[in-house]
Formats: sequence, structure tokens, C-alpha cells
Amino acid sequence: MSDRFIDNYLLFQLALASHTFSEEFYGQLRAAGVSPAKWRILINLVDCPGMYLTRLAKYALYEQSRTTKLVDQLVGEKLVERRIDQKDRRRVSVHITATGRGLIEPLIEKAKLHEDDVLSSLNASDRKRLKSILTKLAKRHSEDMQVLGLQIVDTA
Amino acid sequence: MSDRFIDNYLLFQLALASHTFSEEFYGQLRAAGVSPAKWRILINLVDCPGMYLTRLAKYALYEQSRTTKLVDQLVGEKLVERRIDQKDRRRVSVHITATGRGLIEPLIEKAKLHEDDVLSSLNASDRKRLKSILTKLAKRHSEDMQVLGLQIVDTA
DNA sequence: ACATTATATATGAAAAATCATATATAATGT
DNA sequence: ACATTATATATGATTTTTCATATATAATGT
Repeated sequence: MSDRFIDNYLLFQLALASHTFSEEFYGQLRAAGVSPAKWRILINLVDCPGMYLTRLAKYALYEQSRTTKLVDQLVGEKLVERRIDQKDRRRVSVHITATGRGLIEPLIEKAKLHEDDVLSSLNASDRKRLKSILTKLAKRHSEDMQVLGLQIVDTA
Repeated sequence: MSDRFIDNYLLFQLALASHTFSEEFYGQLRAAGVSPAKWRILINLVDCPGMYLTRLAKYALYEQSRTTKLVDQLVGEKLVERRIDQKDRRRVSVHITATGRGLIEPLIEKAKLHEDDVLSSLNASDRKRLKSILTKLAKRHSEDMQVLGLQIVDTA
């Protein structure tokens, strides 16, 4: 066992795992001609079309201004649509298009296969426990959203 | 429970946890006038002074070229030293200076307190299990290093 | 020894991401 | 209604990071 501080430091362990596996999958994405940024936006819109831009930014882990620019690009590629909310004209809701779905859906299958591969190094008990623990940890993020006045409920 | 793909997708869960907690801690770093990049380089050198630049890059999760530039900056601030390996004059070993240690050591204490805070939302069993699982997952990264011909052993 | 190939780091251009702030709309208090 | 404050998104400048490739040294095969 290592006695370096970093090897037992949770933030490093999380960053290492996230980085290693994401880069692996991003390699597959790039081979399919899709940038990681495009993936991260579209994958959030598949199950929640119409998300407001700021909320989309929080889920995609991008800054709001970066998200504005990414959405601009994706609008240009007809992968998403931007709609101004008529109840609150400051808000922009972002919708994935049929073209966008066509692009992302085969990639979701790849993502599932890759995830299976990552998890194959763990036994069934560890696999279940890992996700359960990460879900518990995710509550801090959800709290941030509530503090900011965002709803956590699923959008229909 | 959410039925969105992403909420149960391991790579998203890992990215979310890593991002949320790292940003929290980076806030503390910035308040102390230290950039995340500086932290990530120095924290890797505290326990392994003299790491070769490419290996440092792998641990700090930066590109090699980015690491070259960060080391340049830190050399300018007298926080690290660059030494050409006389056995292999292509290699650069990077050493933390006394000044560098003086800067980083109080931050390590902050990092430990923050980690305790993060882990306080879990029970003792989950805490232990999480680190154990992340250590298992980290082996894929170690394998990458071996493939690249780098040693995993601790440097004295 | 020499040519070939591999490796380690550096460099400059390009792309990605952040930061500070502007603009527009909405909510609140008087 | 009006002023004040808050919120959502957009914009331009800046910083960070990556990408492609150059340079220097080392290792390998003949």
C-alpha cells in the first residue's frame, strides 16, 4: 500500500477515477466524431428536454456562459432548439431535436457497454454499493440546486 | 428515485462527485491565493520529490505540455526546481523547494478537514468501502502507467 | 559506427473554459 | 406606478488546456 497522502485522498481518488474512465469513453466518442462537450449537453437533454439553460449548465458541469455558447453551436447543427419561455421571457428552454436523438441514442448504448466494462473489475456487491454511495454523495449537489432556487423534480 | 439515464450512469456520478467536491475545495484554495493547478502539482511532489515530468503529468491529470508550462511557472516562483537527470539527459526531475513545502503543508491540513466534512455525510462502513472500491478502480490507471513503461513503486 | 526507431520534454497555434460584466426581464417593496 | 433588487442569459476579454509537432537524447538492430 502506498503511503502518499494523495493516494488515500478522496478528492484525488474521485478525480482519478472520473478522469480515467471519462477519457476512455471520450476516445470512443471522438472516434464517432462527437466531442465530449456535445455528448455532455445532449445526454442531459434526452431524458429532460426543455431544461432551462442554467439548470442544464449545472447538470452538464459547465459554466453558464460556456453552456450558452455550446447551445449556440448545437442549434447551428440542428441538434437542439432554443425556446424562450413565455411565462418568464428571461428563460431559455433547450430541446433536443429528432436529429439530436438520432445522434445520441447509439452513443448511449456504447456508454452502457463501456460502463459494464468499467464495473467488471468489481464484484456485484461493490458495484451496487459504489452507486449507492455516489448517490448519497450527490445530495450535496442537489442541495446546491435548491439553495439556488432550482427544482429537483423531474420534468415531464 | 430518478429514472433519467444519467443519474445512474457511473461516469456521470463520478464526474459529479469529483466536480462538486473539488470546486468546494478550490474555493478554499483561491481564498488562500493558490490556484488549483499549483495545488495539483505541488501536492504530487510533497511525497514524491524528484518525479519525472511525464509521470507528474499523469498523476496531476494534466497533459504533458501543460505540465511543462506549469512547472515553468512554479520554477519562476521558486516553489519547485527542475533538474536534468544525468543518467538520461532527456528527463527532467521536479523537486519541491522548502518554500513550496511551506506553502503546501498548511493546505494539506485544510484538505484533510474538508475531506472529513465530505465524508461526514456517510456512515463509517460506507466511508471505508468507498475508498476501498476507488482504490480497486484506480488499478486501471496504474496499468496505463505500466503499459507506458513507468514504474509504480514509491520513490524514496 | 551508423541508421532507425523510440522516448522525454518543449514550443507555438488553436480550442476550450472561465471571468467579469452587460442586457433584458421579473419580482418585491413603497 | 415607480424604484430597487434579483434573476436568466449573453457577450467580450482573458486564462486555461489541448493539439500537433519540433528538438534533443537514448535505445535498438545491422
